[in-house]
Amino acid sequence: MLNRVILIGRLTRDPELRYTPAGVAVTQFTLAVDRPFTSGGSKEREADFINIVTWRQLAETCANYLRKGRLTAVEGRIQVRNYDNNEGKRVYVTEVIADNVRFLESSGGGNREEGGSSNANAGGGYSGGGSGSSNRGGGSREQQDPFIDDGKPIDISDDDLPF
Amino acid sequence: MLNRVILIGRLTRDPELRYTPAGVAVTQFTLAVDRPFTSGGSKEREADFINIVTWRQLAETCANYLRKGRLTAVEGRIQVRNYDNNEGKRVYVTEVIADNVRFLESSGGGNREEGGSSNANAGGGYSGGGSGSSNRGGGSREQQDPFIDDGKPIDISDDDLPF
Amino acid sequence: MLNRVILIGRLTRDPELRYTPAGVAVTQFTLAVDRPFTSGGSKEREADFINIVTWRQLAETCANYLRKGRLTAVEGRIQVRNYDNNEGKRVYVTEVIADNVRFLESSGGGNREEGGSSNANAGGGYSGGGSGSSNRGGGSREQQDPFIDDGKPIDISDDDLPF
Amino acid sequence: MLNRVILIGRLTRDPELRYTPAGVAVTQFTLAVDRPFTSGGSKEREADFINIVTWRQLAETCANYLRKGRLTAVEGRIQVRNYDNNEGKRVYVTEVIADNVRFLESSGGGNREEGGSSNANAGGGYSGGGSGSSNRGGGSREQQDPFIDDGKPIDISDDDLPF
DNA sequence: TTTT
DNA sequence: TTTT
Repeated sequence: MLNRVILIGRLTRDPELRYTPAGVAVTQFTLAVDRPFTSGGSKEREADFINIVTWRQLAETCANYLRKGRLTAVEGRIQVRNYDNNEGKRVYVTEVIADNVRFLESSGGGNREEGGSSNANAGGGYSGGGSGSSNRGGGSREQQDPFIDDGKPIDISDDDLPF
Repeated sequence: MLNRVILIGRLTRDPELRYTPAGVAVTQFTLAVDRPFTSGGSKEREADFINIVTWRQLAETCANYLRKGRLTAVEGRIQVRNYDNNEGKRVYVTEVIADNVRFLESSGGGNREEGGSSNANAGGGYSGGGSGSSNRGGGSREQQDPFIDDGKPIDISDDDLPF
Repeated sequence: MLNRVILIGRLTRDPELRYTPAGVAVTQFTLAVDRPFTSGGSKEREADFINIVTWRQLAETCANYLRKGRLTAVEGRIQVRNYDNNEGKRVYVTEVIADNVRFLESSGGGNREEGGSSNANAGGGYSGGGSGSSNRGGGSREQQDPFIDDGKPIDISDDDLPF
Repeated sequence: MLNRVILIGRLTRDPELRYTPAGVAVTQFTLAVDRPFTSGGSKEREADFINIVTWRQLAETCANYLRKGRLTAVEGRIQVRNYDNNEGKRVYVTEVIADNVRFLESSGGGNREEGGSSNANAGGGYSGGGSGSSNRGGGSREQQDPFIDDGKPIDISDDDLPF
């Protein structure tokens, strides 16, 4: 009914851009999101490592501008996929399907003249066409792992894709 | 850069549907959002009364299905408008521009057969066309109060509108 | 750095209340969160099934008042735990650690006299003591699965717990 | 029932730290939050200017570390206060009561060795004591403008305060 | 393994 | 398998 996530963290490595058999861009990366300090007094700073998936134009923008270590804000929704692995066992994968990504550190290392921060949205406004908040990140075919069938060009039409 | 609000509360009265001079639907209502219990022990339950604005298709859906007292979830962004009032004084108005509204109580009074809860999004997906999460609720012309110039048909084109 | 999730959905089954060896209450349940309608036109309504964990007082309140099928709002943060399963393989588990749960349907089936909706927060204010938004749901010991070592009373002190 | 806001923007000026007659710290600042690009094609970048209020320890931390222009993330809830102004007219003020503020730019101008970003929470964990997510930012006395009765030491006890 |  |  309602499913919204907002995260700020740092990329654990460079983003990975891939394409579905139908040619749709998908970028994945992991955000390290530091937990609040705990009273337990553990020495190491703890973090949650959260997988982020972006599609289409936003995927390409993320692949172009995000790099390992960059501070980044992500807005999206939680998605739980499942697939059967090679031993026939069902595996559950939880990801955040992002529809809004903010680059909180400029590429040059944070100096003001570069602007400091930039934006990227799922969709792309009027000229980009077609994208709707009503179907941000949805799409039935996502149930399959787009990376499982990599190289095996099964039939995915653009209509099946999330936005 | 990032501006997201999620509220659950009850309508203080029936929603009001109006149209801009260009014929675009706008619906306004107020949500009473109860505050968490306080330690201060005040007798009356306190609430914040928050003005909600919806546009276009979502405005019409809200006008059709929401009623005074209904429990409702709203997702959107904070907008601060200002205009000069009749004494020439600048007035600031803070509203939540909703792009997602969830009806948490069915019209019939909560019985299960009616389904219990329903949804409405800004935009409306592919067939609805045109709406994008990248410009949810944006639009420069909103700076003017759409209700100030009511009846005075100044020129607002659909292109100026938020989504 | 920042990690916030808000969900509205229905419980797929009754919540499960358990206790850690140190006697701290933990309640788990799964929310079925319907996805927005897709253009793909699949017949079945799709949903994400998201695991929710609550601790302490909130755990007991959820166990007492939530039931299968109830419409419920959850606010919290994403946590990714991992543990080594019985085959020595590392397993990753993603959950939402809730610090705020809203019961959107009264137990009696939704009639108004019962109040319609109720609230429960992590902590419990001044008299409840000790709980802080700065450490909502944190805690290093959570890294282990509290249900894995069930019945094996290893040493967990209350100080290790999230809030 | 549920009231959550997350914003990322820049301070329009240095934060202002004041104290209530009872000696409780309150800091106010304004965030300029850029709107998403619009199709309307207005030349100037539009922003919403949103008033933020923080209390107690978080107020002091914000006053110490935030400065005009800094990119900042704020998490909190919308509050609508009202008071009667000097002409006897009721004035409504909408603010975000923050319980979590993230400093996304280090004071030194963004260089990496300074760490890049820091955190501040309402409350302050176990040793800080007493803070609870159940009463984040609540409190009946806030209904009066804390700055209206400045210098007029009326009786406000710490117990009346939001967290 | 899933809710309405 | 993790970022600063």
